[in-house]
Amino acid sequence: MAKRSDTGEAPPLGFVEHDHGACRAAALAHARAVCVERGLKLTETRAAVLDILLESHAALGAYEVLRRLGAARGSAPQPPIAYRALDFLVANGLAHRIERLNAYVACARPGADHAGAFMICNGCGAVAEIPGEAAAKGLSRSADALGFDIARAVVEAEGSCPACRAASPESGS
Amino acid sequence: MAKRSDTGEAPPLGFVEHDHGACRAAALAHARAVCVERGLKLTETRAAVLDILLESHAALGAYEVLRRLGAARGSAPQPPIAYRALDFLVANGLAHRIERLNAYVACARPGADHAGAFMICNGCGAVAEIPGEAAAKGLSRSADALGFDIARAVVEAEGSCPACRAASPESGS
DNA sequence: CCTAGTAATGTTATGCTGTAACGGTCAAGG
DNA sequence: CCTTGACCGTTACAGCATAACATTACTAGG
Repeated sequence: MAKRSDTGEAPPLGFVEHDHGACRAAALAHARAVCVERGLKLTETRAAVLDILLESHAALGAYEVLRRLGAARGSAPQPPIAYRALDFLVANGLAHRIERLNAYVACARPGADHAGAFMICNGCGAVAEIPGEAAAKGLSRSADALGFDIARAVVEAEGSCPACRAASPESGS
Repeated sequence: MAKRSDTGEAPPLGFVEHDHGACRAAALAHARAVCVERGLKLTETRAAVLDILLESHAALGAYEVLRRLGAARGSAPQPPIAYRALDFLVANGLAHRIERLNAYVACARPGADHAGAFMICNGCGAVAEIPGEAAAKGLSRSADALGFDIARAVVEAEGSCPACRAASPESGS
């Protein structure tokens, strides 16, 4: 099963083959549109960092982003450069922080609600983003029962993606 | 109190008043029992770290644990001392790591399944542990649909506990 | 044009989080 | 006695993150 084009639900990227060039271009275009719409500036640094994250559906540590940013520029930027850009992207729903990995991924569901949940493959490092509501429904119910008011939910599953399960069957059934 | 008859399901601590001295003593006794049962050694360092975590239902960073361990001993132990003890406790279900905070809490549900979910109060720092199944059910379903095999799920909600909502009503709904 | 204000970047320095590697101690067992 | 294995002690360093301040760039108003 190579390419899927059914659009009934958002097909989660990350574990499925797709035209990544188009995926990347679309995400960048979406980011520009969002920034125009909200009066934000997608500066060169921010766009470069987003593009770095968009190179794959894996999560990158801030220092890896920083290294690639340095490589792209030919200079050696300092950590705050990367962190500020990442903070901007996360604050505006263009990227997400993966707490489990202390790392960042580009948002794979442009324009969506942005309470995503994530599946992290330990084999290949790919991260799939799925809508958070379904995953967090039970959590909301528990919170209501406790009188707890949820401001943000972190939902991250770690395991093996289909391809990695197929490659090393001993890791799961 | 809502007490289940024979499942042993406890009401979630952390946000509720309780006899914490007893809670702490019970957890320590449980830890000793678990270690005897499994042939593990609850050494002085490990017991001290567990006791430090049991001082409250808040999450503590490894270096804070380290400081308190040093205070308790009168010496100044190095990071690996704390990390090794914390790793032992986490590996054996006696404590949990809170990814969102890069910090650790004592397990509040001794003997339970150990795929907990957590609610973290931003106001007072308290952490309540709830059974993970309910919270992660939607996640499991999504994973099945994707063919993803979950090895571990991180489910952490950040927000306001009942007491803190009451104290500062502007922060909640 | 000039200027003042704001937002973003550049830079320095530092602190928190986590681990690799090696050596010492102690207990169990040949 | 000597090995083995588990744990602890220590050094050193790697990776993650931010405070604080200087500089640049854009832009709004005179």
